[in-house]
Amino acid sequence: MADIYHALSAEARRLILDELLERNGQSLYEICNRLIMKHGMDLSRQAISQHLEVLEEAGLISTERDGRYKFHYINTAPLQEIAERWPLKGQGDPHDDLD
Amino acid sequence: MADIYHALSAEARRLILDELLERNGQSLYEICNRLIMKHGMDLSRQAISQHLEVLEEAGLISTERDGRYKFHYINTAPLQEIAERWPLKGQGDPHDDLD
DNA sequence: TTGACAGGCAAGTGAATACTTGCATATAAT
DNA sequence: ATTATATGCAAGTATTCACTTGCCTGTCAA
Repeated sequence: MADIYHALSAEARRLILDELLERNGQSLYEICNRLIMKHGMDLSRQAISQHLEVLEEAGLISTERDGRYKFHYINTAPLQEIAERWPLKGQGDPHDDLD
Repeated sequence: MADIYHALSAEARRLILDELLERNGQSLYEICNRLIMKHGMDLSRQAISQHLEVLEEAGLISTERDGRYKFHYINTAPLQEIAERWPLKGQGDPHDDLD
């Protein structure tokens, strides 16, 4: 499983995650249209397809094929690693060590 | 303020954050030594200095000059944006919408 | 004040990667 | 069957970015 940090490093990929959070299970074409319409992204279909590959390798989305469509589902679970690795100090979690 | 996602995209920068979490307020030289000793990183002082710049621009570390030393302090607060932007579903927060 | 130590600046190099272009495959509709 | 739709593959380009090298500035100690 590739690294989630690299996956998050491109704005296009972050916007894709945003879109899937707003409406889960979109196809490649739907995602393309929404990115272009809502954010004025001037990206080819292939570019977005490659971004989806990166996100899938990082475990941040899963896919499901149905005929000629391929649907994409967000999975935020891998992001938990970030919060665990560098915990937010003194912000509500009583288990945190306060300096 | 530059973006935290780019800041996290390099393993060296993530290791620096780990080191500061273990021992806060280190100087550039201390960080260099610990990265080389503990992780076998073969990086020049300048390379690490540039990583520290990126982390500072992202607000993930702050610095304090004292004479010829410059001390580095971790600040995990900006990471909260990640958890808020793509919340973990169905994992303890009762406000989450469950599909 | 001389030398060692801690750090900064800036230009250059090489590798990673985002994006494109062109063609191919598979499914669905007419 | 033919055509349109939805996606996949692969090679090429161009830009970003990590890292190095060489030199410079500032601080402290002898």
